[in-house]
Amino acid sequence: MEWKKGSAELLILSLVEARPRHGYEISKLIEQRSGGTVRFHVASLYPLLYRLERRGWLHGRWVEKSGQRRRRYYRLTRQGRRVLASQLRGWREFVAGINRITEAENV
Amino acid sequence: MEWKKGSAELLILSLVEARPRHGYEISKLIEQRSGGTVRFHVASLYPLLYRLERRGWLHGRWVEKSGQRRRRYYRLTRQGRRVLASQLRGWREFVAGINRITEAENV
DNA sequence: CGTTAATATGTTGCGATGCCATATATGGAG
DNA sequence: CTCCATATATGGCATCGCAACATATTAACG
Repeated sequence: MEWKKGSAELLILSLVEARPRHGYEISKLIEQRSGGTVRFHVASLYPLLYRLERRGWLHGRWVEKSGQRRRRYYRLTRQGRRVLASQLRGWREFVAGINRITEAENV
Repeated sequence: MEWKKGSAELLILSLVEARPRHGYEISKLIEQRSGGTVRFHVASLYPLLYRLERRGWLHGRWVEKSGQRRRRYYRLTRQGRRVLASQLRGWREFVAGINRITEAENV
């Protein structure tokens, strides 16, 4: 099914809340923590990261270490934190709404 | 946000589970039962109803009554019932997955 | 009787968002 | 030396909901 659409933003913002993370790490965390249920392709993930940075919700910086390829770590900005809180409320309301509809009949 | 995408199918199938309903009724029920949180425009709803019928998940028939405009009532087919059950499972797994991710950090 | 609102169905074209396929680059395991 | 995991990147496509518009009937209001 086509769930997912729109959930990617919320997931990324959630995952960089506690500390900065890079794209690949975010993608692996989404897959692991969802038990494999949710998975985003790189062609969705990276463009979305740029979009979130352009909007000022994330701030990214390159980190280079010898022995590994350069990574871009994203941290949540102050504005991003507000957006995350608002999206979390919206998500919960939405789920509650859907549940009321899908469960109304089979009570 | 862009939640919703993909949820319309599940909602329609759920709403015609107990008894046949017509498009306008479905749209009003979604709005009411979600407390106004979820709302689909006619340009989403009607084409989706045709699609679900074409796939054999719904079966529609015209009902004409004097004193009102003709309505097309959709009922859930046997196949539609199986699809609904499967989509409900999928939806719940998806929500559980998203919740695990968004809540992992703030425990 | 004319206007407005609610009911009821329908279409064209657009925008947002995720996916497929492909590309580049490095390090470790076999 | 090949394969896999890591890591970032992009062009073109598919899906899905929305805005705007269109048609038709009935009831309520002044």
